[in-house]
Amino acid sequence: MKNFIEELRQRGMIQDHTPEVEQQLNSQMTVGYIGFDPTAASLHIGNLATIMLLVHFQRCGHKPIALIGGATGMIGDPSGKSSERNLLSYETILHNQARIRKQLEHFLDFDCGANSAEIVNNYDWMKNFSFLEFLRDVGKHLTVNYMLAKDSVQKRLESGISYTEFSYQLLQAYDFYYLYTNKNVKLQMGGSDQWGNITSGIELIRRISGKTAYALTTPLVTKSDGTKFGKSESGNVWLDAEMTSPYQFYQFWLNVSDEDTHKLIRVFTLFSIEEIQSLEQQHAQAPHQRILQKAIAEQVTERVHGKAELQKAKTASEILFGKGVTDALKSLDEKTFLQALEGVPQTHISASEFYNCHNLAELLCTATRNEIFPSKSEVRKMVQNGGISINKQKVESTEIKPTAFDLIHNRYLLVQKGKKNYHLVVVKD
RNA sequence: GGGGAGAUACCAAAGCGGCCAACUGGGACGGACUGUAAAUCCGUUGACGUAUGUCUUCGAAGGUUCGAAUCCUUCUCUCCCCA
Repeated sequence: MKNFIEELRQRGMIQDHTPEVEQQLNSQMTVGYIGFDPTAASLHIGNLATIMLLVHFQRCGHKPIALIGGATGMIGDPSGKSSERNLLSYETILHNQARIRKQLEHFLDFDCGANSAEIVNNYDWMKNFSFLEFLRDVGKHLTVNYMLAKDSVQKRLESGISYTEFSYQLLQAYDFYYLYTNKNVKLQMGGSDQWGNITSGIELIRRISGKTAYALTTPLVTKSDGTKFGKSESGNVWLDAEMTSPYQFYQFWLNVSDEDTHKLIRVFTLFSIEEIQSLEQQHAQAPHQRILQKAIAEQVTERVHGKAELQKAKTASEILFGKGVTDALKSLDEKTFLQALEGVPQTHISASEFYNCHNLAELLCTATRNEIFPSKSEVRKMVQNGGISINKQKVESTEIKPTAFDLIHNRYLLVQKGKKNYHLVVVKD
């Protein structure tokens, strides 16, 4: 059995843990869990950091359980939230939890003997738990004084917190107790914002049964400039290919700054520390080759989207950002071209619409139903700043007629907004 | 309860009768440089647009004026001080 704590320590993935965790983990195969509330239709790369905890946990020989918060998701975790949120509808939660379950199944091994992973849903044991029973069996064991002391609650005392959100920690505490009793789960892990909720669970277990449970949290990943990690300009980076295409996903990792790579490669990849150090050395010698970024982007994209999608994302990136200019684009056969650009947003337009455009502004705005640009002014401003290229060639004026451009394969126009945003216009016959 | 200060675009913050679509800083976006990095420099940043044009903005509603973000009235909210 590998030393899990030591592994995490080397990777800088430990924020905090209760005493004796290491002893417990080294003495026997331990069952540990992390919860994921179905607050969105997909997990995002912030969640990926905690998923990696489970991955390492299993690789070290322990048994990981991923908990889907079908019940807790209905309540809303106040941790890290400065104000009360709206409740999600039942349909949304059902839909979300089904999709999140699918995603989680991706990352762990469910068929490896004793430490096979499991997925559970706290809705299963909460749905028939009556309010009265809950108050008598669970609520009685923790004092409001204790619950009030939690950071997540303290921060909300000024602005207000509903009884519902206040109860969240009790629900999560009960999850831990339930899993402790029914699945022999001794350890709960999570992001550092979960520390308060996790320790409430430990406290509940101790009060009811006198037994000891353990906690371990990982630091929330931040960027070197202090801003939140995991947001691209278009918002969250999701694990769902429909919400963030594998190409966009790959690009996100490829674009991280040199400074951030050291932290990221440790948290999000499974390279050994020796491998990481060697990569870092290579990177330092030839920083322009972006060795670290590539290593991270490749491994993470492959883990999330699979080898085939990674390959496509790489091909697309090479075409769009490689040395090859217009000619290279045209030399690709149509199938390869389309496959490569699968992750690039596309807009379809009929031939007549296309040829009826008087100028570029019209084409990129009204004719494409504002999918590329919201208004002609935006197009003009962008062109004035030199921010638009068509088929990799910079556009000088908005007055160019669309017919002046060569359609690739008589059908496609590759529109580039700025340096990194591509859009494919498909002209239908 | 008494007294005082304030509310301006994504945020912060100037403006206090016309030269204000509104200084400046941050953010965001674009460009140059580079390595699809960082730093730096330049540009854009109410909307529509190209006619140096129109429309809508300065807490809300009214009013004074040829003309108001700027003056007056009422209202709403925020902050500070004294009780």
